[in-house]
Amino acid sequence: MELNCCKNKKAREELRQVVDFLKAISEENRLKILCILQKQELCVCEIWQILDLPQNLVSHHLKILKDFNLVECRKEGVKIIYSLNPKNTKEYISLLSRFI
Amino acid sequence: MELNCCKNKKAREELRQVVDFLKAISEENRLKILCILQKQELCVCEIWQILDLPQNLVSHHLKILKDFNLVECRKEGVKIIYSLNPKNTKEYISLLSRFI
DNA sequence: CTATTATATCAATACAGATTGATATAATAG
DNA sequence: CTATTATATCAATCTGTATTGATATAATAG
Repeated sequence: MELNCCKNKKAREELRQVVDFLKAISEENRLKILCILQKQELCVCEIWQILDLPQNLVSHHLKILKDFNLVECRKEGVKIIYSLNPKNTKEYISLLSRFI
Repeated sequence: MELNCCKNKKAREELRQVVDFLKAISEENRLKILCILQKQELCVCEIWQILDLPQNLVSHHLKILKDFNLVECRKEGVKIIYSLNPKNTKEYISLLSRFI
């Protein structure tokens, strides 16, 4: 019996990647952030006001999304503008589809 | 500014559904279970032996997957045979794609 | 009937990660 | 320079959930 996703080393690592990606997006506030960024790029203070969340909490979630390259950011004066990185998201989704 | 995923009630409920689905599959052992069930249906004792996990733990994870209709099961003597419910999985994935 | 095998359930524990509060840093305005 | 605004970071706490250990249930064999 061949068990790619468990016994094969490469597949096991990919499964771990997929799990980590899923953990990143399976948090309600983070999914909301990804969702509202679909329409437009936003700075942090817009995001926490829209979602009615503490600033530091949003900052924390953004960091996680950024670590997974699901969002990008650039500086504009005092503000940090966040935007989606749709390419990377697509890649994770296609990796996921191999396991599920 | 229209914020479907946050302000609209229906969309907010769907987002919650997606989050719950993602939480269900973002657990390494559960994703492994879904993965090995892709090839063949298996009884519980085969699953825990393959994944090298305690029987009760696998039973617990299977219950969660079953509650989400991601797997189905049928009785065969003493054994309970689990299989995928790919249709439901596809529906969750397509719902997810509306948010991400 | 008893023994064995397969599965599920329940309570207790362990642990990961979300949230909060306080604070640091950096840019701009005045 | 000081004050203000925007963001990030850190430590502490709180919370959900994975895991474990013990036990219950159900089917079959002998």
